[in-house]
Parts: sequence; C-alpha cells; structure tokens
Amino acid sequence: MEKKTLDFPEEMNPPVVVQESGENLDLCKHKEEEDEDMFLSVEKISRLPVSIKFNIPKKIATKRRRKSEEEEKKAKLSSGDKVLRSDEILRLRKVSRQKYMKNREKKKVDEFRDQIEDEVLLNDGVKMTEKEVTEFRYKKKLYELLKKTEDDDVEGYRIPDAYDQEGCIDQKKRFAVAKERYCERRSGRGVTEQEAWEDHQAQKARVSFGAKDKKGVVDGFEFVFDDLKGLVEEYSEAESGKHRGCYSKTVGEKAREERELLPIHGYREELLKLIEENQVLVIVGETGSGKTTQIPQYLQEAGYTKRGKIGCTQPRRVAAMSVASRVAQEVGVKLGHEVGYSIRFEDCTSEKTVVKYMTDGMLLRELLTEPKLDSYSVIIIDEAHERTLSTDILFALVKDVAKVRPDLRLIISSATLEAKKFSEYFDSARIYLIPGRRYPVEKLFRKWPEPDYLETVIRTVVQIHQTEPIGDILVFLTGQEEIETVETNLKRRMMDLGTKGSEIIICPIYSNLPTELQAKVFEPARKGSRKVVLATNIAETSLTIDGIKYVIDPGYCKINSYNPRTGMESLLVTPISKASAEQRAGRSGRTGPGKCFRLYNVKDLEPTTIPEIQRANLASVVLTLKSLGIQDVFNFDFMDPPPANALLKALELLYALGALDENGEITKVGERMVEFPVDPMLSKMIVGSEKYKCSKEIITIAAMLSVGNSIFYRPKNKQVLADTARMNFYVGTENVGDHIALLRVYNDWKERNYSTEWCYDNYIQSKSMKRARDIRDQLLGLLNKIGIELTSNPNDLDAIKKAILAGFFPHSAKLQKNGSYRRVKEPQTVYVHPNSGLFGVSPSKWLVYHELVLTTKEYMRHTTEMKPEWLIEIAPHYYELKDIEDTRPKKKQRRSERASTSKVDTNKKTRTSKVDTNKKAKR
DNA sequence: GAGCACTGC
Repeated sequence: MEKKTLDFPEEMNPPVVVQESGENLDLCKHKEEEDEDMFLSVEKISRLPVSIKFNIPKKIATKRRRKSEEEEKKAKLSSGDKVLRSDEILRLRKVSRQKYMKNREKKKVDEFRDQIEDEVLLNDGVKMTEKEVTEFRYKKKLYELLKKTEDDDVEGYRIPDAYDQEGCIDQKKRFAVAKERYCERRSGRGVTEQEAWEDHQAQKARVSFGAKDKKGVVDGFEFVFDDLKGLVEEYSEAESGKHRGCYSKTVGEKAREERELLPIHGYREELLKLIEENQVLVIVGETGSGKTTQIPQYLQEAGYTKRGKIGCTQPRRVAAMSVASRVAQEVGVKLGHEVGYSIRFEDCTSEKTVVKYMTDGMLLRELLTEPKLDSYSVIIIDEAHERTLSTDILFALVKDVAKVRPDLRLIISSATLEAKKFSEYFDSARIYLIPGRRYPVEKLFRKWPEPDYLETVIRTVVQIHQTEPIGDILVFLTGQEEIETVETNLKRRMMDLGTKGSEIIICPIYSNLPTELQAKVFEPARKGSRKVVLATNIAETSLTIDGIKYVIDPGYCKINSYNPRTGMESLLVTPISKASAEQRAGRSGRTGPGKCFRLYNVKDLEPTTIPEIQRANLASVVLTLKSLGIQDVFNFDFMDPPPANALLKALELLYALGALDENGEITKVGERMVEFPVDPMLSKMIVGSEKYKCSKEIITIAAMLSVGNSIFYRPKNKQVLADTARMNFYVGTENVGDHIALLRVYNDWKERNYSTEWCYDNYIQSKSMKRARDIRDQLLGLLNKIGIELTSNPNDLDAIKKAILAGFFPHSAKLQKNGSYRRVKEPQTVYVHPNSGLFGVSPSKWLVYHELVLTTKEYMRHTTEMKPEWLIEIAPHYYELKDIEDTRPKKKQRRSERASTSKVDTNKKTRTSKVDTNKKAKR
C-alpha cells in the first residue's frame, strides 16, 4: 500500500491503451518517464500510417494547445483509447500539468503531421506528381524555418519513435534508464525489483478452468507481457549466453545456472502440482519463457521418468534437434543418452533416453507401432497452435489414449489465441499461463490496405535506411518472384539516390534458394552498411536471423490449398492471420527493441490461419487412421473437421488403389502401403513395382518425386543454359518422360559419386538430391522390412511405366485435337506443364501424370507417356474398354460414353456409401 | 512460354 502511494501515485497511472485490435500494448504499473512516452507512442501507432513523417517542432503545437476538453476526448476516442474519467484527468493534470501539456503538444504536432500525410497519401502509389514535389519542398522549407527558431537539432525527416519532448529517445538509453531504476530500487529497499516483479507475476499467472474463465485467461495473459522493462536486459543476457565473452565456467554449468533465470523457474512447484493433479494441462507459454526446455526437466526431476519416457513434439526437425541438444547440455549428459531426439532419417536416442524430443510426424509414426504409447509417462505437444497436419491428428489420438491410460500426462503448449479452444477440446482442461520475456516491439501500421505494396515496401526500406538508427531490416514477401522484383527495384532506387548515405546489402531468402546463396543472410553486414533481408514465410518460424531490428510486413503469404473435387492444388496469395502478424512482428524484437511496419490494419485480419487439415489432400491421413483401426473417419474426433467431400475423395482413392476393401477396412496392400512415409499413390507404386521387377528404379523415382519440384535450378539469367542441361536427361530413342528423366538424374549423380560439382554443372540442386538420397535409403530399408525384393530392370522402360501406373492409374489423360489433354475419368481439360520435358515436343496421345496444379492454367506436373491398354491391364476395376476406345463416331458414342461414365460414378458412390453405412453400423 | 509458400513422415 505504502509502496503504491509513495512511488507510484495512482493518479499518475497512464491510461490503458487499447490498440484497434484490442490488444493491450502497454500496461505499465509504474509511473515513470518512459511510461508516458510509451503512451504517446502507442497513441501515435494507432493513428499514424507509415510514410514519410515530418517532425514538426513544438511551436505549432503550442498554438493549438488550448482546445477544449471535449475535443481531446474525441481525439482519444478516435484513437481507440479508453476515455479517462474526467476527474481522473483533472487529478492527472494537477500532479503533472506540465508534462501533460507537453503531451498535448505532441499530440497536436501529430495531428498536424497527419494532415500533411493525408495529402501525401493522396499521391501515394503514383509516382511523384508536381504537386507532391512542391508540397514536399514547401514543408521542408517550413520545417527548416521552424527548426531555426526552435533550438532543435534534429535534422531531416524521420518516422516517429518513442520520443520525448526533445525528439527521439535512443531505445538503448531508454532501457538504460529502466535498468538504473532497477539498481536504485535494489539498494533502496529490501525487495529487489526482480523479486517484486516475480511476486507480481506469480499473482498474474493463474489457473483457469476451461472456457468458463475465458475473460480471466485473456486478461491475465495480456497483463503479463510488458511490465518486464528493466529486467529485459538482465534476462536477455542470461538467455544469449553464447554471446558472452568470458567462459570461466563450463558450458554445462553455465547452462544450468541460466535455467534459474528463466521466467518459468518461479512456477516450477505450482506447475508440477498441477500436472500431478490434472491429466491434461494446456500451457500458454510465451516466447522466451523456457517452457520447451524446462518442463521436461522438471518432470524428470520430479520422478516421472521412472514410469516412462517424457516425449515432447516439435513441428520442425531443427527445433527438435536444437532443443534436445540444449537440454542435454543443461542436464549435463551426452546428447542421445538420457536426453535425445528422433527425427526422420535420424534417431539420436538410446535405451537410456528418458527425455525425448521429436517431430510431431515421428510420434504419429510411433503410434502406429505403439498405439497406447506404453513407454511414455508424459506427452508434451509443443507449438500446438501451429496446427500442422500431424499435430491435429495427434490431438485426437492422444486424447483417446489418455482415456485408457489414467497414468499418462498430457501437456498441450499453445499460444494465447487458441488456448481456450484447446482447453474446450480436451474436455475443459486447465489452462496455465507462464509469462514470457522479450523486447518490446513498436508496431506502426496503415489504416487501409496498400494498392501497390511492393512499391510501399521499397519506399519504407529507403525511409528506414535514411532515418532510423542502425539495424537490419526484414521484409516478408510471398514468393521468389516478388523477392526478385523488389530486389531489382530496390537496387535501382538506391542507385538513383546516389552515394549519399551508407550502402545496403540485399539478401534474398526462400527455401528453394540454393544453400550457398542462403548463407549470405546469416553473415553480419559490413560495418556502416545495413542488411535488408527479403524473405518468404521461411523467416516467420523456420529460421531466425540475428540483428533484425525492423520488420516490414505487407501482410500476405502464399497458402496451398487442395480442391478435393478436381484433385488440384493451387497456391493462393492470402492475407495472413493475426497470429502470423504477431509472429512476424516478434522477429524484430529478438535481440533488442524492434519496430514493425505493417502495411495493413490488424483489425482486418482473421485471428488464425485455416488449419492445414481443412485444406490438404487427406489420402495419407485417412490411410494412417485406418491403419490405426479407426473405422469411421467421418466421426473421428477432429478438432476442426476437414470437409466431408475431402474425406470421401480420400476413401474413394484408397479403395481404388486397393488399400481399403469394400467395407472400408484396410487390406493387406494397405498395410504394406502405410509403412512407406509417402503419399498413398507413391506407396502403391512402390508396392506395385514388385510385380514388374523394377523396385530399385521405382524407389528412386518415388524418392525424386517426394522431393518435389526443386530438383532443377533455373536462375533467371541462365534459363537457356539450365533448360539445355535439363533436356540432356531426356535424349534417347524413346519418348522419355519426366519420371524416367528423374531416374536418370539420380543415377547419373550416383555414378558421379554424388558429386556436388556435377550438380552445379547440370543446374541441379544438390540439396534436393541429398534429400532424395535420404528418402531413397529409407524406402530401401522399408522395402526390406515388408519383404519386397530389390529388383532392377533398367532397360525395360515399359515395366517401369507400368509400375508407375500401378499407383497413378487414376491420373491418366488423353490428348485432344487442340493439343490440350483431357482427364480420362473426369471431364476436365489439363495441360502439360511448361517445365516438363514433354512440353512442346511432339505430343504423346496418352499420359500419366504425377500431380495437377492450378497456376495460370490446369497443369500436369511430371508426366510420362503410356499405352491405354495398360490402364485396363492394371486397373480393370477402374477403367472400362469404353474409356480407352480410340475411334468412335462423334455424337452417338459420346452420349453413350457419358451414360457409362455416370453409371460408373453412381456405382462408385453406392460403394462408398455402403462403406459408410457399414462403418456406422459397426460403431 | 510459364513461374512452385512452408513443413513433416
């Protein structure tokens, strides 16, 4: 009580500022100078679009200061603030009249600047008009004149910062002040600020019961964010131990000591108690709380490992590896002994392993052999909010397992936005909040979407470069094409600007970029220059770049969605979700306070992205479920059920492939197929290769196809050379298709001893080839496991093509008169993809293709010529003679064909619905 | 003559 009145009079508490999105940006409890700055800057955030800002000195603002209070209220309302009660305002004034006036001043300055900006905005997107240029000059002049009279030494134009009345406060200084305060407190009172803070936080972290206490959860969570202030530096030092110079202690010792500095440390006992008492616990642990590394250790220390392993899933391989290595260090054991990880192609565990990190897909695979997870005592599903296909399936499966195993503990770790949903899903499981730790990120945004965001991106980069303190810039773009466009335009712009100012180094990064070119992103920029990273979504979660201080986020990304009706995939440029926006902004606050320039308004965004399970091809998912003995996939306990027609399509396909029988139960073939971690059509192709004595070739092709479309590298300036190199794999007497070409690429590479140089010479990505080799090795092992003999038939291309058709017979297409193709079983026109070796050569009449993609047209990717009679030979249950009949009289036959097709369709439907009914009956 | 974000088993 005393503390409160003495140090922080209540009337001095800044008002709670709510951004338009509803987030509480600043909830400082202590009245300090920077609080007011923060208040101002937050207020600015809610009103200022990002563009050239003019720093108008106080003078103008002073003139406008004496406006009525009503107007002030209005202004506050319009900026999204909660209006202060008028008595509070009066008291506030009493206490700090002068300061308040200064704030007013600033506010009015901002308003004035807004007016100017609105005018600038009118000309936004278009190139500089005469009017704009004149205005620009005029304002510059005005500014300079005013500057003379004001004793202000700020030069030029800049984006508003968290400034005080004198201008821009250096963020570092700001934190130095905060730290000073922290030191003072420590000496002045018995309680250190850290202790006080921990006390405070301990009250904040609260347990809530499912959705019943939603408000509490949200409030509590948002509360814990930002009052770290003075502690931020303390903590970050602890966290980034590797950056510290002196190593008098061993790395392990240091790591162990640092454990105690993590925010989660204070909640250890409470957390353990909760886990003991509750079978399922949803944990909201913010970035930097230490949950991923600490919880498994706490559980181990509490003796959980006596009953079984502690498994912790991660959505990404690198995460599983690096976290495991960190924990092994902290515990002081060798990685792979007591602490290990398990990812595809790499099992770094032993019999001793009690804490096991793994990818979510890996746990799903383990469930196939160990349905009750008997060897585990605790399962932690980390980053559950990312909602990968695997985690979504895992949710339902572990929920089921938990019912039959009361001793099993389940911890679901998620970000705020979805915590409530997870809790509801797990039968109102408890939610526990652990505060995180991170640097503050100032968010500036546009009220309206940008008409030409690439241009705005370039302008913002230039502006940051000219007006903001040193620090690298990260720009989020949707794809390679955009990255290349921005790169060339930005270079041009920088040239136009001449030599004044320091240089910028542009680093593009996207997953298809060869590794050696990707490395450039991680090199620190030369002294005096600034790095500008142009990245796709890869920089959102997958890789972290040090030194980023500014993030420019246009708010879009490409999302893959699968259309079950047409069986076609397409990549769509889509607005990101609020969750993504937060994640992107956070990328600027990793090593120090950051700034994020949003070229959109957060309030226009959806809260979360559509989960993958609702937009993916489900063939593989359904086969996995069937193999786990889940009969009724329609009533499976999905957190967000996928569309019914997507499930139906998957069932139909699996039935056609022979993986399911007419009752919808998994067959022998299906059991074999499920062993292979590839798409069901590919696994059927592998299983089918046994018959054609070419399993060796087929697993190579399957591996190459699994890698995707990143085998051939096609740099912009060497396209012709790259294309010529690619066509070398197609030469031969026969019409070599894309599948055979891929086989040749692999075999040639193997012949050259897997040479990287050979890859360079042939415009092939060695990274992809190495991946293909890994996959092939794995497939080889599995072939052995299920007892398919490794046979080779390299010269019988027909045998290989037939084996391909064994899996891909539904993907057949026939040439039409106009040169396009038509799918045999679906009334759909498709085209050979321009990247195919069959593109532009004398067309083959019948083709089998690997996949359909919708870009500018409906394209077949990876196609190979085939003979129509093979369709009947291989898939007599699927094709009739009519389907492949060559010549026919025009009208009559067509009608009959249509009739027969629809008949087949009806048959299929009845079959499927029969499958369904049976399942329901069984249930 | 088009163009492919990112993961995972």
